[in-house]
Amino acid sequence: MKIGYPCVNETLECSAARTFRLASYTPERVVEAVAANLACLQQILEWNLAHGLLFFRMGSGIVPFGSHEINTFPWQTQFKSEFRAIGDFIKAHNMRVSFHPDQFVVLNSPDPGIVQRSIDELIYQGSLLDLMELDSTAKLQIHAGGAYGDKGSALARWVETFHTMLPEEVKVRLVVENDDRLYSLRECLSLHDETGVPILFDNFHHECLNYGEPMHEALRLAAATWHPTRDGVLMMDYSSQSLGERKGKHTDSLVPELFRGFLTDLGDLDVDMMLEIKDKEASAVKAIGILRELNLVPAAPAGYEPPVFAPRPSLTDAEGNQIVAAKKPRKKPAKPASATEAAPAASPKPRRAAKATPPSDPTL
DNA sequence: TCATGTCAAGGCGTC
DNA sequence: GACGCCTTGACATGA
Repeated sequence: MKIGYPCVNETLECSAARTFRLASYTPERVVEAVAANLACLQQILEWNLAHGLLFFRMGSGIVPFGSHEINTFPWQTQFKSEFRAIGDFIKAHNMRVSFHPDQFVVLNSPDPGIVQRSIDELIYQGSLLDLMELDSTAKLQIHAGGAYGDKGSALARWVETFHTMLPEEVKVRLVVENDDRLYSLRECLSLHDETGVPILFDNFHHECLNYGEPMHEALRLAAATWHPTRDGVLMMDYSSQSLGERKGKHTDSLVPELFRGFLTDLGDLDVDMMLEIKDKEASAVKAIGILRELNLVPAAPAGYEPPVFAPRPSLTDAEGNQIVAAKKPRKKPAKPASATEAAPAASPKPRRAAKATPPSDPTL
C-alpha cells in the first residue's frame, strides 16, 4: 500500500504550480515557470520519499497553459531531460504518481468545443507522464461529467467519446472516479463495462452517493476493474466528512479512529491511497504512522523522526475538547456561518463578469 | 508591503 | 436567464 496527498506540500517553501496570467504570456515566462515547477516537484518527491509517502498527485499546472493554443513553445523538447530525470527518480524508488484534471475536463458535454478542449487537456497531462517515461499504472483521474437532465444519454456520450475520440495513449491512463452528486460507483461500473476504464474509488463520495453497497463490497467491485499489470493496484481517494460543514466537505485533518475503521473495511485488499485532506502531507504522515503501527507498510528506517507540524487553531466544545481543526485562514475572509451574521456588504461584483471568455450556456 | 480581487476552462441549484 | 457556489493556490493590482 502506498499513501499520498495531492499537489501541494505545505512544509516546503517552493510551489510546483507557478504560473502567470494568460494576458502576460511569453515564451520566457513559460521557461521560467516550468523550470521552477519541475525543480519544486523534485523537492516534493524527495521529501515524500524521506517520509515514506510513495504516492503523489501532481498538479496539472506544471506547464502553464499546457493545452492552450497560445502555448506554442516546444517545452516538450526543451525540458525533455528534466522530465525524464523525475521519471527516473519515481521509478527508482517505486513511487506512483497521477494527475487529476479538474472540473473543466468534461468528456460527456453536449458542446463539442468543451469535449475537444477536454481531450486536449488529457493529451497534455498524459504527455507529461509519457515524457517521464512512466508506464500505464500512472493515471489520469477524471469524473464522469455532467448529467444534463438525462444521465443515460450523458453516459452514452461518455462512452462514444472514449471509443471514437480519445487517443490510445490517453485511454490506457484514464480512470474514472465515482462522485458525490451524480455518478455513483454503479454508474461508473457501467462505464467500465462499456469501455474497460478502471474505477478510481472514492470512499467519501461513496458514503455520499450509493445504491446501498457496503463499503467493503464497493471497494472490491472497484478493485476488480483494475488490470493488475496494465493498471496496477486500485487507486483510491480517502477522506471523511468535515463536522459542522455541508455534506461532502472534506475534513481538515485525518481522523485516526475513522481511518482505522476504514482499514477494517479494506481488509487484505491492496490499494494506493490518496488522502484528500486539507492539511496535505501532515495527514499523510499521520496515516503512515498508523499503518506502520499495524505493520501494513514497512517500518521506518532506524533513527527516523517524523516531522512535527505546527498545530492549527481548533474549535472546541464547552469543555474545551477539540471538535475539529479549524479552517486555515485564507487571504479572503471566510463566509459567515449564517446569513444573520453576514455584514451588510455592498452587492458583490458578478463572479464571471470579468472573464475574458464567456462560459458556455449551462442550460445546454 | 500588504490586502484584495481575479484567474483558461464547467455544471448545478436557486431565485 | 442571472447569479452563487463548488475549490483553492497563486498572480496582479491598487492602496
